[in-house]
Amino acid sequence: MPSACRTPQMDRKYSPNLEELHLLAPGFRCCCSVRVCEGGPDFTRIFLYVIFSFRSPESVEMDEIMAAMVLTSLSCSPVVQSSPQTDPGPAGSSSSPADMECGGGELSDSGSSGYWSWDHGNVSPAPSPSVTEMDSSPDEGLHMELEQGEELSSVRSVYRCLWPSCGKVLTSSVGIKRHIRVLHLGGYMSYIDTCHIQTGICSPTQTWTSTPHLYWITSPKPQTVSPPRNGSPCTPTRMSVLCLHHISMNFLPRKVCGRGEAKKCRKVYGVERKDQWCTACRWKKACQRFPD
DNA sequence: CATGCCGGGCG
DNA sequence: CGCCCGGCATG
Ligand SMILES: [Zn+2]
Repeated sequence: MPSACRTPQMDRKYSPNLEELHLLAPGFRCCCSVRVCEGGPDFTRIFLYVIFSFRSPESVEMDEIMAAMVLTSLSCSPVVQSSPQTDPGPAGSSSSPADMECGGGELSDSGSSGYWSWDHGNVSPAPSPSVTEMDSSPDEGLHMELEQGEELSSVRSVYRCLWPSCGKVLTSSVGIKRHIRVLHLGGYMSYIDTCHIQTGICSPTQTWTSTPHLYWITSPKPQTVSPPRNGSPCTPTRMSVLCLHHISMNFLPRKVCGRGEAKKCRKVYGVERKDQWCTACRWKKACQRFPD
């Protein structure tokens, strides 16, 4: 944790690349609690989901390369709404999708299975509250979706949504991308497409010594994402994050990010400097300086 | 509890 | 209109 853990200073030019994220291993401590940028009070990056990759014991080097290609392809995939199958990654077309028998495709996340732990240091168990029931409809139907490129016969990946208090686990990238788009971004996938998406391979290590930490902008405390403990074929050999950079939560639809994440004048300037607020906020009306 | 803001009232 | 506030919703 000591030297491997970096706290990247967020200036408006900051944009971590693969190498930098790589440095975060094995502690895998991505700190993302800073809000800077002059464009708004809230610019930062958000982690969309984390990818745990498992692979068959035999294949080693190839997977690394292939996975890297896949991850690259993810970053520029133009996702068309309403057609779940379209995720034309340039690198992924050639693979024969020998989609493994992961069966349900969607690992149940809610409590029952002890596969995944989503501990907040010492906070409550953190199940997924309201999102759970809505989840069934949008996420349905992607069980059988074949991944393009990433579902190589030797590599299987599991994707965990990093949206606060969600933690849904899906087994395809199109799956969680759609999950995030529909449930968290309210259909605004364009945000994901237009904004800078970056993926990093964060842990090439063989063994998981420490628990990886993921900071999400809204949570002051680090959230901890643990790889599966039992049941899964093996411990993940790789862990990646896909994140949006320099996005303002004010860009996101209202109900998606909820109050307190899109900061308004009051939270930004504080009650003591009420004169700095926009007029609407002073009148207790809908803020106009930081609209939804 | 804090935050955001709708509805409504007053001059 | 500008201005203010009770009160509700939500985290
Ligand atoms: Zn305002």
